[in-house]
Amino acid sequence: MSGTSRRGFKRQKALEILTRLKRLYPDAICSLKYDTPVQLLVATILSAQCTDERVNKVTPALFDRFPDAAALAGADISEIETLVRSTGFYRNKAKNIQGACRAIVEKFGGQVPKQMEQLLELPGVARKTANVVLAHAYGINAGVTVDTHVKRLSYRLGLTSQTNPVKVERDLMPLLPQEDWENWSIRLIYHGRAVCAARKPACDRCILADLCPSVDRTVS
DNA sequence: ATCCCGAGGG
DNA sequence: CCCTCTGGAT
Repeated sequence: MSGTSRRGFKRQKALEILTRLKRLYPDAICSLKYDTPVQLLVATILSAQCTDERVNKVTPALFDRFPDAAALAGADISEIETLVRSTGFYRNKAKNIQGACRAIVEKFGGQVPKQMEQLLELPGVARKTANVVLAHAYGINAGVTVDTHVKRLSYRLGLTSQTNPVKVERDLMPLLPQEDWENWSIRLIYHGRAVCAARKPACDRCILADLCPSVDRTVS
């Protein structure tokens, strides 16, 4: 089989997966709470190795105390640390939040930049965070958000053989229409939480089981 | 013990 | 590639 038709097969499969997941999760949206692009950026930095539910428990108090980039840039770092502590990695996260906000104030007029390259200059921001902010704050589909769920499900479904998230993203982008890139990530995240869990995937009630090479077909 | 919408450094 | 950063939930 040629590389072109193998990709065609995977593309067909990816589109079928997306169609089914759109039906299963018709109202899937970004589950982080925020009012502004800066707040979404901060919430996304906090979401590293942490559930969104936990992030949403700390951000109301954080944004009440420090509502924008200027406030976070001028904050006492230890106060940020205290407010975000329960999300884990709290010293790095506080430092990155403040560092990113200072750069936003000094270089970008207090607004989150809309260019991928500029976002990647911010401390604590790599492609995953940049993709989330661009897609949900600005409606810009610069890439495919690859978090732990998107990586795991894309691998299990046989759409990538990579484990490095940047390589997973490169494999996924040509398989999906650009306008569906964030739809893909959001639905896979929902499905990863509800069905295709890391430890005990519920293959017996998965609507993608017939398409999935990783499904446990053994009968007990 | 393992995982959660990661990123940076070696 | 590897390791570290960190707390909470299961």
